Amino acid sequence: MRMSKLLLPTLREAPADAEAASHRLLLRAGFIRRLTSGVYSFLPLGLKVLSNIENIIRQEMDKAGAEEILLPALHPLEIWQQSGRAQTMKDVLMKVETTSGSFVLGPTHEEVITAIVGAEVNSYKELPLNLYQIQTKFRDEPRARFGLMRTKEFIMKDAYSFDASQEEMGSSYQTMYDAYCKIFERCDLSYQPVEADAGAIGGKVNHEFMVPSQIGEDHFASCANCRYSANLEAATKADIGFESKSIDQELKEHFTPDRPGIDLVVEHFKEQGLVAKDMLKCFVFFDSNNKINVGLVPGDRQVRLPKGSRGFEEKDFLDYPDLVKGYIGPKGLNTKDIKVVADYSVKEPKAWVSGANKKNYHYSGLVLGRDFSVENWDSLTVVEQGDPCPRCSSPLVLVRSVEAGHTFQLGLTYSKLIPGASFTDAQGKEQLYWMGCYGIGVTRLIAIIAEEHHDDKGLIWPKEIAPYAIHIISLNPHKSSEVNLFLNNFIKIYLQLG
RNA sequence: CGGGAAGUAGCGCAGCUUGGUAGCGCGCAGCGUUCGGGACGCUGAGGUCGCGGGUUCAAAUCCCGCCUUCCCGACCA
Repeated sequence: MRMSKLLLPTLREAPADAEAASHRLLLRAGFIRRLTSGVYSFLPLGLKVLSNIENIIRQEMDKAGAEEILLPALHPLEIWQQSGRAQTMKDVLMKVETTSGSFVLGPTHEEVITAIVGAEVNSYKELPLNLYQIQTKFRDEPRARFGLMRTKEFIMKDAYSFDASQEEMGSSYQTMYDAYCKIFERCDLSYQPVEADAGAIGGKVNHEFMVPSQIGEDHFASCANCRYSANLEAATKADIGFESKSIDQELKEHFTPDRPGIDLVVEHFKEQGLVAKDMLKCFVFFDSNNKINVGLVPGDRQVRLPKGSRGFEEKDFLDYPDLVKGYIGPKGLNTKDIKVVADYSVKEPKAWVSGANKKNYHYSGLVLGRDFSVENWDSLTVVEQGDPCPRCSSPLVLVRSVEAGHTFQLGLTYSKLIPGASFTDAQGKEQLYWMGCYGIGVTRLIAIIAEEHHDDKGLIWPKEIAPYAIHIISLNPHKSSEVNLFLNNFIKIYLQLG
């Protein structure tokens, strides 16, 4: 390609509203242009980079035994209602109403793929099956940002695996996991697979492939000692012992009118020097057996509900008159068929302040063992920098990062929801598919790579990603017919070699 | 959706406080010079001053409403 023929509109100065390095550089170097917020065009160089990344992904997917397909972007609303995600994902769904019906611009394709495979694959002999697609997906992001990092329309690779058993699903998952590592290695990214929470997609085992970055929107917790790493929704911390110490502070009840919540109580007792970490934050949830629990964490920590539990809602207070909103405390709850669980840090021997389970009253001087007891201990807070690693108790570090890919073991979640997502096993019995799904944000990867591979002068693409491998500069071809001839031959040969 | 900032030429900005018919740099076009390491000179094109309304003899400038974009937060398979 001759540069004189190339559409390469560079900018000396970056548009003022481009903040992230990748965004500025991709604009300035003429790779992309914005159409509207969160929607970008790819110019020739941008498209080259995009194709190069897609090809790496294709090669690794194919090697891993997956087959490429292309699915519709336009989905009938009904399949989203069937799976229930018309509701759970309604904030990001882009709907299209036409005279012929209601549609959704696909934000992801679990529903569609399950419908196809459900209809066309009916025997265990056809499993395992792994299909992938690389195509445009749509999400009505409330806040598109950082150029290609978070957009409303983006290209994504999604693979879906179908297996006959949980074990086989696990092995399909491992194959994909390994393929992901290869892909990110070829993109020359310092990625880190982390244990993650499944979020709206459901399922149990899953990993996020994170790339540390200044403009990351997530943090993951990482242990330098044992390589434990997990995102903040999933990360837990270890139980570290406290030295026992007797607390002789007296239990006192205080009249605290209109002081629901940690902040207001701290305000109330600020002259006595009360701080949030001396309070017990009490929260109610239903555990995975749907049994009611009251959880305790120090007042300065954010709560992280255990996996599989459901938070208490406003309306639930009607069913449990013993729980007084804003004044819940651990004292006396065990007698009321409510399980009290606490974060490990509540073992610290001290006198706590918490609600008195009656409106407008709080206790001070609550001592574990004397005034309240705890049935179960767990890690119930969002981890913070320095918390002990759950595996080796070394201090955890929080790393700011971007999610480049996400792999899930979905299990039976979608097979249960989509009619016909089943096959006949060797015994002639009908069974549900064990599914997995595996996403990579392809357009986002461009931004992630650009973030990691640039300097103050500009972009420095990894070899496999770069739009062109070589750039020939001829010195004054107009002056010398010999130079011109050589140049033309060189271009011809190079093009023939591909 | 909450908080903050900004919309003036393709890009970066000034002008607004104190109303008087819009300017700078880069880029772009023409001509000339220069040219084996990101050239220079002259000339020129290009603007509904985000949109709508109001005040005024007169609005980029003052007032009201709206829209858009960006940043922080909420949200995020």
